[in-house]
Amino acid sequence: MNYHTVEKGESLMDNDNHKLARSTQLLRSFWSVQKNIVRFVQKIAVENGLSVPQYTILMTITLNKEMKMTQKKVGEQTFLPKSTLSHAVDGLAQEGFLSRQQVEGNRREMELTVTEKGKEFLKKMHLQDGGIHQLFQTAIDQLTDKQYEELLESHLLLSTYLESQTAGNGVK
Amino acid sequence: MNYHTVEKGESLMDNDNHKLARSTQLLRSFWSVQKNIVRFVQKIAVENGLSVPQYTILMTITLNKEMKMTQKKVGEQTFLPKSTLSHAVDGLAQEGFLSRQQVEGNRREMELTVTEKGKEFLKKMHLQDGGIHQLFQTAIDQLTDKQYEELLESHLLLSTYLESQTAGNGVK
DNA sequence: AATGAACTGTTCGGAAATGAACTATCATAC
DNA sequence: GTATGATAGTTCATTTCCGAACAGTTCATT
Repeated sequence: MNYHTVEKGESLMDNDNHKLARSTQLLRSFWSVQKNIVRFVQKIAVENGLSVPQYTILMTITLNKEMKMTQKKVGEQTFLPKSTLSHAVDGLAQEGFLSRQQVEGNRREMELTVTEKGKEFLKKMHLQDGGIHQLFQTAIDQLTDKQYEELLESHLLLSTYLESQTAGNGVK
Repeated sequence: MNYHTVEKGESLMDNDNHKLARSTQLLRSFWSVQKNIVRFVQKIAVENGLSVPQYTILMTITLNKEMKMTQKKVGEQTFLPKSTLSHAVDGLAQEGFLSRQQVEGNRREMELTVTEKGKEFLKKMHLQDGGIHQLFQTAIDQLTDKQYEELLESHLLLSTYLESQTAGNGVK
């Protein structure tokens, strides 16, 4: 991994330290928000009798407009290990929140669809008092519209980059 | 939880939907970055023979300038369950990365200090090729300085708010 | 100073998550 | 066609994590 051009009057060491400081700062910044989100998701999940992977899976499929997605795709998007995915999906299917059926034309893949019961459940969960959306809706009020837009924009830039990096290189 | 004033000409339903959409959008936005970070942290941790909680603990203490912190404080900042914390700290102490000693004047609390060996280890880990800092340093280049500053600012606003909310209300 | 309540951290049993081996299906080459 | 390798998902053994009960310490009240 090679370093970028160093500006005049700035030693390589200083530049490195500066970059290290910034990367630490950014990580810390994400972490301070993230720990709160994760904690909340965990709370919401267990309150509704789901494991965190299960909640993640439901959310992931739901985001996909169609409310259906192959198990493979869910794995790619969530990075959950195959075995975890399999168990979690199994539980969701038993609860009747998901239906599983083999993909037309490729019997290896499983098509996962959110059932009516699953949609009901999600709706109820999200509207519940103290739910994550209630929290986030008021959290957003902390930001101006402009700040909000720019936050999304920056996140997009970062996630696109991170995705491109980790896809290619060896993070199995 | 009560709703805010609805603007003229906008029905309550529309306003709710709009807010719900935004909260979903924001969650999704964070999630797209987070999943990459988490995945990386996990990789770095296991490559260096640490569990994720252990890595989290080391990072947390390190951020505290002094390189020392009570176990209680670490728990408050990381939200790790007490038992997990206890085990993880135990492992770190056995590795010789942390030293444990009772706090002067309150023998209930444990003061955790990063040892020289621990500092060495952290330094080596962070400079390693493909490490999280290398990744993040280049990720930052995706943003302009202004975008970077505003990202931090927005995160601070959000985390401060989330922290204040979850401290008071009943997320044990 | 004695009692009880609140707190910090540890221990332990059970639950959740994971890696590795496995089964079934599909794709390619011969 | 069938042999080989790749892919998607499941199963199982192991590890990791966490809630609850616990032990020791401190604080407040009497």
